[in-house]
Amino acid sequence: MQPTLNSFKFDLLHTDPHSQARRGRIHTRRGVIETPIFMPVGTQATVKAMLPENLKEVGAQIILANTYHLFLRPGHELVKRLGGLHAFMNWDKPILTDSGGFQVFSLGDLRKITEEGVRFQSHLDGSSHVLTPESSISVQQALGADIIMAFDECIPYPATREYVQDSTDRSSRWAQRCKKAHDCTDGSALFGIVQGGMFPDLRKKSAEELMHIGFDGYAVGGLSVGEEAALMYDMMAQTLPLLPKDRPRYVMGVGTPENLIEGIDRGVDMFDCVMPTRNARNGVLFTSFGKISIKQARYVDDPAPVDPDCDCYVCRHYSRAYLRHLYQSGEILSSVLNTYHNVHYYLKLMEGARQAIASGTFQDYKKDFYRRRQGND
RNA sequence: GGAGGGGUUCCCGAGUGGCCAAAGGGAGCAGACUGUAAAUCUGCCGUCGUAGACUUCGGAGGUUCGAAUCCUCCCCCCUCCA
Repeated sequence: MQPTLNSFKFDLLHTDPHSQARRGRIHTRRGVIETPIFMPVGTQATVKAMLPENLKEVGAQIILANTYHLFLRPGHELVKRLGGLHAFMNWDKPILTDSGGFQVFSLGDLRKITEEGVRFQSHLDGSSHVLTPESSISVQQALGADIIMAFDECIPYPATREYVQDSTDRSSRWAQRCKKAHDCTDGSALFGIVQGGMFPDLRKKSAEELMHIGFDGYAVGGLSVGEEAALMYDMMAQTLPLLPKDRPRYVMGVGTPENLIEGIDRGVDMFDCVMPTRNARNGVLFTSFGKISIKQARYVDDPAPVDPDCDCYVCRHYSRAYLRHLYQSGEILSSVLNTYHNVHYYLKLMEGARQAIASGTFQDYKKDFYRRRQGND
């Protein structure tokens, strides 16, 4: 595929009259993304247990991959030699790469932050590596990402105001360096990431600094790091209205189905989360009536599909009893079927939200979402 | 017939006088998981229960303040020799 230059654009199509919910369309060099959208996570150039054609079948429009992991293995230069990430993994729709900023958070003792960047000790072999704003962008461009994320620090929670301020200021300086390092002539887009912890004024300052630099889209990072859901919603509500209406808004790492509905209500266009895929592998399935653990003994001879209201391949062909059996037996197909169902559920939830916003019925959609899962979860 | 080894809580398997309701696995049950160090991790796992009490280590006796552990007999399993 020959990328078109500078093709990135966001169209705001509808706005919900009763909330901040938005229906939009992102144009990328590899096609269109209808928003709000959930992006399945494919850290190591694969959405675990999903064939690319299965992803398309369930409606995936864009997936994630990770700079840190692919930089360590197999290496971005190798991926580039083999035609880039899209060819390498047989996925021709858009890919968004995370910058490694989340690993600054999650790798704990295995990393050290300096003004220059972050020194990581590889979780694979202990070897030492450095990612800087410049090298992160360079790796992401070598991979061929369509949406590139600024290199930031995902701040832990709780954190002192002093720490959050220092870290957020540094992430802003890094964002400036990312913008400078980004070669936009290949048609890739660059997103900035708002930090600021749980301090509204620092969120505001972060957002303003990023807007001053100017990005193709804006992410809100540092959420769902252990804080109460109410606090997370509050931070979304206070941060999102500050961002330009004509750019996509992406809340990183979120979340549960409820988080998605509440996020959309507050104006989020894009989400990603490992939850549907990881929980699938751990035996937890999402349904219209809440989540269920297919491991439970109560399903041992249950002939019903996971979700009677779901029309996915798994629900059309398999019983809860069979899925429980596969899980209990440690069979690979357990991960495959569970992941397929969960990703389908997440993407259908998004599709429904898009339709509802477009037809002005998002509040009904939200009410119905909660009504159906009453007493569960 | 002779010589030797062994029978432990659902399974495998440690434990050879008190710190043993008994290591460690597995199975089972329940839970967690939010920009993936995750097909991972945590808890429970004899009975009732807050402490605590009670019944367990092939069976029956015995020694001892005290036995899964020592002694006697019995039952069963495995290996080798006849």
